[in-house]
Amino acid sequence: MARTQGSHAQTTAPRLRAAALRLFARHGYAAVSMRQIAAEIGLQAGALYLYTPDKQALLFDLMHDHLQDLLASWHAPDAPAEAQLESFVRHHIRYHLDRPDLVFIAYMELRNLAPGNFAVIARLRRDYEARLEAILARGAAQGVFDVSDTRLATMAMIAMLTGVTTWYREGGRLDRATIEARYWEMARKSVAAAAP
Amino acid sequence: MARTQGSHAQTTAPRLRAAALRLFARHGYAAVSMRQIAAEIGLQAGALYLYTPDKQALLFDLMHDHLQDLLASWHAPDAPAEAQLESFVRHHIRYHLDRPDLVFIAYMELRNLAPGNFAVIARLRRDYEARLEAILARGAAQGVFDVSDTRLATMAMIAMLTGVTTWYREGGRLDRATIEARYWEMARKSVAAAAP
DNA sequence: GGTTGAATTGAACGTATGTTCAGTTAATCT
DNA sequence: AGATTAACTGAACATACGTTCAATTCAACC
Repeated sequence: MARTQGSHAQTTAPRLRAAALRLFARHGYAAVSMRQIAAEIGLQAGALYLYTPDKQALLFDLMHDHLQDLLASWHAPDAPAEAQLESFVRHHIRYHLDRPDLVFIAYMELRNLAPGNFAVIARLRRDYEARLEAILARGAAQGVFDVSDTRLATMAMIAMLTGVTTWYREGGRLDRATIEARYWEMARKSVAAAAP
Repeated sequence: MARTQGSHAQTTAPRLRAAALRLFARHGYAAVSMRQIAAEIGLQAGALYLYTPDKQALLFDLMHDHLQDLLASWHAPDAPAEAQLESFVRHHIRYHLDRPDLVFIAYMELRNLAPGNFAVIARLRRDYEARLEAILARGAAQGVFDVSDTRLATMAMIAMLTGVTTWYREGGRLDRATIEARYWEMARKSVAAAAP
């Protein structure tokens, strides 16, 4: 048997991506086989190679497109440093709550990237971190933030915010707006300058 | 050939643990084979089964012993809430900087644990989180902390602190005492009550 | 209604996996 | 010196892996 119903190529490609995403997020890249991914979308393993050159490209494309999208989805508003920080934090939380699997993969599967692919992804991550760092540096220079070490504060804040994906579950105790507000509250205070 | 020199059992067991730890941390549990681990300590794969029932036990024991040790290594001092929090934060950073590989494994390899093993480890992690949560709850009740949601603040702070392992490298720009002080500074401010 | 071509199968390839175990070596004990 | 035993080898087992490809199926076109 081959095609059992109408043409599928246009729906198969995104279904493959979605299946790989879900399985990688659930079990980890190394623990998922091409046969498992194929079974998830009702195909034989061989058919996957019509849509991806290999397993590694499946992982890389997911991470790469995710980071490109993350970078494209936010630009610093022309505003005071604290307003920029609020925009960044709220966007980060919202974006991460919307794409838990992609976000999870993008920082759990770094070590399963081939060296060349790793360099590309690491670069994109640094670009993203640099945006937060620029905000903190500007605010610190103006005295509206009190940050002893800009780089450390950047890493600490990103870790704090990204951590939301480790415990958030759809339909849980807190709604998304509340979560966003609470994280912004903690982030703001963590770098706040002492009241004058 | 078998034993090429004097008796080795007492040194082989810890060497196996160390090799598994290093390789799991570097490449991930699923991506490391028993043959790689054996080669790392100059043995054939079969010999490993004198020291571990299987590969899964190697992972579980590392995580279990680590979490037991973490829990045993700190108890809340009989002190005001802010002093308790400082003790917790400083200990957490110090402990994590001392054992980057163990810490890394303990929260990257959760999904590679067999279900029964996962339950044990998850329980220990919750016990640890509960200690921080208790401090925050006590401080909030006394008005010395301003925390809108104790559980969320706990998760956010642990994520922030644990994140230190993702960027810290021995001999880097900042020494350990400085890193500890900076994280404590951010943690303290993030839950600080407004000055009266 | 026969031909074309995109979409997929299913078997095969070579290699790797976790684990077992009979056999071998060398240090220790009697 | 001989027997014992802890420590380890090396081959084997069944299974799984990523990937390739000739063969097949079905929808669309002439």
